[in-house]
Amino acid sequence: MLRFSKKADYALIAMKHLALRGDQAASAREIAEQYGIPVELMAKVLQRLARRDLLVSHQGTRGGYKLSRSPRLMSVADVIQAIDGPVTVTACSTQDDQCEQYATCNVRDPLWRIKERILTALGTCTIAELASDAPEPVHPPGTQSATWHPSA
Amino acid sequence: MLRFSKKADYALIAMKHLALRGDQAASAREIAEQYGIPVELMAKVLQRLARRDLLVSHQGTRGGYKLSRSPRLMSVADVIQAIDGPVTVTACSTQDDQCEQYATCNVRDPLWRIKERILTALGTCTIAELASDAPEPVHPPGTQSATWHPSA
DNA sequence: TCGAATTCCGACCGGTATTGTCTTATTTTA
DNA sequence: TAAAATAAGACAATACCGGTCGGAATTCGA
Repeated sequence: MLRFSKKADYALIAMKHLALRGDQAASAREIAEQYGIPVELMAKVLQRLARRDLLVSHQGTRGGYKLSRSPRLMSVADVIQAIDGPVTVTACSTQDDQCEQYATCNVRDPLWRIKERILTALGTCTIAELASDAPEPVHPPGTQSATWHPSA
Repeated sequence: MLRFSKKADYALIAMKHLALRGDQAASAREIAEQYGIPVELMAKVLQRLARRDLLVSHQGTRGGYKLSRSPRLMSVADVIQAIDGPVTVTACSTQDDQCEQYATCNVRDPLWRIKERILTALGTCTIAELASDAPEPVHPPGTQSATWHPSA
């Protein structure tokens, strides 16, 4: 399978929506209703994105969420990781693991390399690209990634 | 998360083991015990790999499994898909889906593109590469994939 | 010819993670 | 002050996955 979680899907939908909204804030309810997503769940997703500094929240009657920075400086990888935690292809992908087969595993290193490649695939797709729904001009592989934004 | 299933991990471990074995067959029990994997589960994994024509099985007392073709002609993607079915990043990745948000989803196409990139990442890593545990010389992206083997 | 080793196949169970709901508190604006 | 919104945590429902079990069918060797 190798699926994203539904929360991650919802997060990407919301991020694209907010990117298209420009500087105008949108509430959880508004987004949720537009895409047929349970309101409370959407709210939670947005909260987590805000805590991870991908969104800026504003409480109160006319409140809502806005992107914290230009969508060109945020990648799909950023969103996924904000919601689901670090991308780990196998249990052993993180160093401090309790994988049963750690000692005898014979494919750990190659899979770790694959994980890296997946990560750069996710990292080179920006939210801006999501919003425009057009592939960016092809980077020379590994040259530039929106995941590595110089300053927060 | 974005994890492989454990069955897929076991499958890759077994494939590498068999690749290193060369032409000598290995039984499910033998592999399972060597890597600390439950025997019945390992057996199931191998059965599925055999049914998908990645392995050749031989029943009976001195039976076991062998690779069906050169490990250079099988990719990690082949193994993953044999075990877990087609790689689908989202529910909507397959055309005939019952995703709730299908009608209103705004990120379907870009995510489909990401799926393609992940698939080529998995497709360009061969079982032979797993076995040697050395990265192949970098392909020009998309040029050649072990997934597209000309003849069975 | 018999028995042991092995692949094959389906059903089933249990735990865990994920999804989704509910409730309450807090903040802000009109 | 009331309404609208975020913030946060508890909790139920459910789906999925890892693992187990039992019973065939097949093959080899003694």
